[in-house]
Amino acid sequence: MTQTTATPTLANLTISQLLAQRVEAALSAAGAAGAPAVIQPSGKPEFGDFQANGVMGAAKAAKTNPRELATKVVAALDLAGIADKVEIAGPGFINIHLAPAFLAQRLEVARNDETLGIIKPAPQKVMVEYSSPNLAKEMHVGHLRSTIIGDAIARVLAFAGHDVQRCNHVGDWGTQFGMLVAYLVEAELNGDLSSLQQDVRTEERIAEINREIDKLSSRREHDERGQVALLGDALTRFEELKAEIEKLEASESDNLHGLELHDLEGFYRKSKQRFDEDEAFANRARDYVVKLQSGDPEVKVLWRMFVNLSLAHCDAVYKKLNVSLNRKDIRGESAYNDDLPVVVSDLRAAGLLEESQGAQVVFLPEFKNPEGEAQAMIIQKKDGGYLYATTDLAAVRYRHRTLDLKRVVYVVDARQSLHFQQLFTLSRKAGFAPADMALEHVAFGTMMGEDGKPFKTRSGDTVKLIELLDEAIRRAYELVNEKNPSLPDETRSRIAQAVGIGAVKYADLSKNRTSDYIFNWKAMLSFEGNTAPYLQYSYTRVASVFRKVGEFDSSAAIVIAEPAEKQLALQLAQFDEVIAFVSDTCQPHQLCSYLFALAQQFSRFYEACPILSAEGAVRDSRLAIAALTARTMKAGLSLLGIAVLEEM
RNA sequence: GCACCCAUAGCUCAGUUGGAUAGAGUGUCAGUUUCCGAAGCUGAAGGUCGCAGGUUCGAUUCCUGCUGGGUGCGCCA
Repeated sequence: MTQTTATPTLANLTISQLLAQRVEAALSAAGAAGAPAVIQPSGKPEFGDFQANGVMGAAKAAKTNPRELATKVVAALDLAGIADKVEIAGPGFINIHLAPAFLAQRLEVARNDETLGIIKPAPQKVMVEYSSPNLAKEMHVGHLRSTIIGDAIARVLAFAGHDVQRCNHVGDWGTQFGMLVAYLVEAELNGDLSSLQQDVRTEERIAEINREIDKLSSRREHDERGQVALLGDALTRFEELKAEIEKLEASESDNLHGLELHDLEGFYRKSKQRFDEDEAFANRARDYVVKLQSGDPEVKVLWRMFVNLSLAHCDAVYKKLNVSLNRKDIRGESAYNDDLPVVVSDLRAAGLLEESQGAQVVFLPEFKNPEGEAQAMIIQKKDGGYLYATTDLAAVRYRHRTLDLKRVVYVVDARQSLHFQQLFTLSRKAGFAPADMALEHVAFGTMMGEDGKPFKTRSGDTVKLIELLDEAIRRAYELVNEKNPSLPDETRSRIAQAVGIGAVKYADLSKNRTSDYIFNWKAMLSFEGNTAPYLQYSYTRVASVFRKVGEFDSSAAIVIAEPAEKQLALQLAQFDEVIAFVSDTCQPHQLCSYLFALAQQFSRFYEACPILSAEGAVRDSRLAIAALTARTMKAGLSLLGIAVLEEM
């Protein structure tokens, strides 16, 4: 669990942390110092709200009777103002019933706090690398999971108070871009490059600025917090240069000569076809690759034109998906081009590099190849070219040396887990990543069709992501028409957008990411069960209360009296725990489970405890609980990148 | 051959350093609507946690072996 650095007091601990602290103090007083309390939410209502399971383990270690130890622990346990009943049960469980007034107090704190009273850990510089499509192709369903899981993780980490950098490590480099550029010139510009002169000059200026930035990078110092950073003049200059690049690049992307590619996939296919059929075209393409990698400004302009076209397509997908990635988060493979020879020389200097069959490789004895020998990681091909492993190493190096990140999470398909293990191992050995810099591969399984096989069209083609999203919105629109035909069409479209996209995202996010998952339109778009539409509907029910309420005292005291009120309050009071848990484990499905349980608790509360027809202080208190529920649901869903609606 | 992931109710899935009678949803059956949105709520039935051992007060969880499924393992990313 995430630790806080501030002095532990009642106010900056989650309930579990607070109970653990008190139970451990009691264990210590009972002669079992150092034993963990093992606090968890109780499995059943009759076992209270939380249970401490640590006594059995402690008794075993001390070779004493667990019931007797439990008796001593409970006698020493100070939960004044926190619990109103503590019981010993079974072999030595301690069941804790929280005091309603204590829960009410937690809710008051959450109500008066912008971030719902969550406990903030010490902020960390974290990067989340996700989505990362190859720009030579249109985005397809294979990009969906990384994009939405990564986005949810980035949002949760930022909400938890961390300094989060999103990184879209797009594939924008390599041999296929020569082919694409050649086709761009031929098919879209009719071989006429005269209109590019302005952009070529811009490109030359960008290269000049980048050289100056590289020089500045050597002037990093330690700031007052001990962080490595650019200081004073260097920092000012760095920011100026960054701003100028941004402006220059924006001017380029505005100058696309009216080009629009509605069918990137077709563009890619046709360029490949030309490459295969026409020798002269193929030679031009190869020539462009060489020029591109040596920094030829004219080819760079053409390349950037294609990249911008492709990124515009990505932007459209992200916008439709409600994903928070934008151009500032892009740092593609091309960004590391100049670092690749440095990676090679660093590895050589560290004595890790060897030549094998003409290629520069690193042998890793930690991994075995099919012949049982040390696994080779190819750093540079025999023709001098580099591979994605080299780029990834350069990225790790950059993320430490320049960005000084403390944690990097890679939201990438599980099939690449071996690659990441090797990458992380070599990064440590080569000193690209120090021991205190966490590198995590957040892996996920494959998206399957309803037949249990990888998700494809009927004819076996990959499904374009934008088409999948449009279908989700179309299906949601049909549902809205059935349920609520009287709404204005514009409203129905807006609801369909939120429901369709929410359904696709929630279906994915609510499952444990490590396993493959089965894509099912009917299940994800159902308004019953653990789905986005159900949660969105729950939210509108709370919202509707406030449409009808009129005047009320929004700062009235919260009083927990009825069992359904207590259960809802208990759920609300655990929001901080789930945020901390998801921050640690990068498992958004835990947040989904939480929100579903919250929605259910609210529905039960709604059945059992009339709000608007109650009177006086009871009415105000229930309104306050409902308002906090709405805020929590909205915040939780927005962390998943899912929109809520006031009516649907 | 080696490595990683997975196997839990008819179906889709949870299960937090090993904890109490393994939980949700869906589907099935039953109840519930003078009351804030019934797209709700309540209840019932439904399990050899893939198989076999081991560790211990206690194993779905940890270890070993096996079966079955997925994925990966030197010049693609």
